[in-house]
Amino acid sequence: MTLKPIVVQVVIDKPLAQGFDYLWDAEKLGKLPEIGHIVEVPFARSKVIGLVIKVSDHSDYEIAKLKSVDRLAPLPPLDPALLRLMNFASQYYVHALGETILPTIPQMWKKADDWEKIPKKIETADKKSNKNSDVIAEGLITEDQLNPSQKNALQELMADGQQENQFRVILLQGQTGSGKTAVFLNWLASILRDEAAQVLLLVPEINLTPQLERRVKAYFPDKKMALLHSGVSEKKRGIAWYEAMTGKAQIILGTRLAALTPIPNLRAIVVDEEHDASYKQQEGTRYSARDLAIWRAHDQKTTILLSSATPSLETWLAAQSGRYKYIRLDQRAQGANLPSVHLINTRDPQNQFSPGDEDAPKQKSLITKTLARAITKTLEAKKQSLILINRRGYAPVLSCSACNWLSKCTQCSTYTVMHKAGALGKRSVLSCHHCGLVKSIPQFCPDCGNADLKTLGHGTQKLEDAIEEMWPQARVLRVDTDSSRKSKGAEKLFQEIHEGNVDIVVGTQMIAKGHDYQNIGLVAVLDADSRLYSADFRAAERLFAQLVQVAGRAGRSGTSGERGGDIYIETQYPESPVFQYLLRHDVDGFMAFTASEREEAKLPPYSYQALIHAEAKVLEKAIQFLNELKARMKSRGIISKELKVYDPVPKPVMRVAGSERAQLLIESPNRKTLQEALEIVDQGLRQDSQGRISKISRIRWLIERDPIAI
DNA sequence: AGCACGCCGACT
DNA sequence: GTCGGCGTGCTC
Repeated sequence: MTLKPIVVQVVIDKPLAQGFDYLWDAEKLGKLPEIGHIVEVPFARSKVIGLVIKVSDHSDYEIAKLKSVDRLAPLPPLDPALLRLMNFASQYYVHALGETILPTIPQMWKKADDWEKIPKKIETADKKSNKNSDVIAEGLITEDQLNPSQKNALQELMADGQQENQFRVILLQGQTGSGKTAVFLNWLASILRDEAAQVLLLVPEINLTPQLERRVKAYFPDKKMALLHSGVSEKKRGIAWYEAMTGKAQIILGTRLAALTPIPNLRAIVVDEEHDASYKQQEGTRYSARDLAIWRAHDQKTTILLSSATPSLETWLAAQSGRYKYIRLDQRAQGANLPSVHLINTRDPQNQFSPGDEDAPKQKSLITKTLARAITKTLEAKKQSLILINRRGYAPVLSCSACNWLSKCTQCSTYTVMHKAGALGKRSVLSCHHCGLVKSIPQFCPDCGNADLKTLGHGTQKLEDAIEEMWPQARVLRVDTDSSRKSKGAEKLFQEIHEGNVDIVVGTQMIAKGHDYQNIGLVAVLDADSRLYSADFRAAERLFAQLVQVAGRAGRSGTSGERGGDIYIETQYPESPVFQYLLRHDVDGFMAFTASEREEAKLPPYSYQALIHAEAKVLEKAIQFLNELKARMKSRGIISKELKVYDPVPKPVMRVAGSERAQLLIESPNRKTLQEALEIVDQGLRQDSQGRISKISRIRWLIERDPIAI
């Protein structure tokens, strides 16, 4: 009698919906298989890393043709809760299970040749990291140091028995500087009193992790923290992930990818700045880390805290309706005051320099007279100014003064941005912010040969030049991705600001996020209008959130009684609701206003959306492909009152790196209807595709659920 | 996805 | 005559 074979089904990192069966040689591998094991298997002519999702004694495939699992990773199996989460994500975002799970496993665990050496690495890491590393702890505010509003919030968090395993979503809404972090860290402290408990703390961007890391260290000097974001080295991330999955680390802190870490004893989740767009993954399985974290909390019957000064509309409405518990934190910590908002109408001549003004700059710049005088006053008061413009580089486009030549990217349908010498290299260059192409600046117009080429528009570099000219005595610092790349990361630049070595900071929105500055007297936003009217219905919501964020930078510190700083917004449309609500610091008013607009237009969150992206060499092909797809949906009866399919349109940046892109928007008031439709569309597309490229028309397609930019 | 197999055009 | 284009099928 022959023994029954052990057959395992394995998924791999390919857009293939199915799993593949392999034989398991328990003797060779030293263990019996378990669901969740990470293995190396032969696949086609190579070896790949896969995950065991099924164990049985038979196969639908011919047993004799089965290959065998080569090696087993020195890891415990991924826990069932994580696999449930991955299954859900795979279904919801319409991507294969393998290509959803495997990219979340750190590289270190996907090199089978190194598996033997891993136990040693872990051992040395164990010895080392128990000592509190190089990070300086700071920002501890103990429970009894909280202000009454914070104490109240904490009490509410602790109320209705967090010890019981129960799913709860809580929105902690409070303006910048109200001390939300101190509240949730004290809350986590109470959960972490249980030695085995693990908590997950999500932040939107790597820039914000060093800060939060320092504070977490201060609160939990003897707890182990796993840091998971793209700034952490491969090896460290691999070890952090391992420490999370084995329960050795109690605090898992990271960006969106941390939301998909195995955390077997997960007892609480915090999503800081929950409205932030960075939580949405924009490649591969395009998940929303916040949404998956909520699903995870639900699945594992635990509490999730969403924290924000300007919640996403989805979250705000859920809190208003009582679906989420709503905790407000309205008092500013440390007695700091609200900044006053000033709208500068750029169309009003009174705000502009006239030739007679003695302080008028030689060159025309974006800085109005009203703003310039406010900056001068701030300088005199020995306070710092932050000037924000959301466009890096020197000028958004180079143009010929004789003909109509404009510096366009050869591969994309965008203009190349001029960068002055020193920013991206030794010489001045033209750079495309979409495909990264860098070209030298032509001496003469490529079209007509004219030597007089001029720049149009303003970027951070040009603004920096203008400011240095207007205030020659001031110390000016530019902070954007270019300058932070040059000087070993943004942290160092932020340090300069903190230490007061700078009078005027010029930069992109990057400066405004999450950082506490002590001595900011003025914040100015120069290009708010460019984001006010946009094809994307969420543009206003995002602008509002950013402006509130920015406003929070001004007058954040300030001792009791001192007035808050000033925020200046240059706009042609001061009457616009975004600015009017901002003027009154009325977050809820803006939310309610936006909600009624969305409800009327049946836009999210009053409907659910998905995009089908199509990419081809020529736009017409992509459009045609989507049109045919729409026609097929129609003939199959998918389109109904419950499911609206729009016409295909070119994407906002239509051509990127040589291929042209279009998209088809699908919308339904019903989540399930949309889900079912997407599954049918996905199946249909897969049938005549290899991977995600259509066989017939060579179009690359992609389904994206809950897109955040239309 | 990644890759080999296979059938038709312009070329050392 | 061949080198190589990319259409097609397969991977347990």
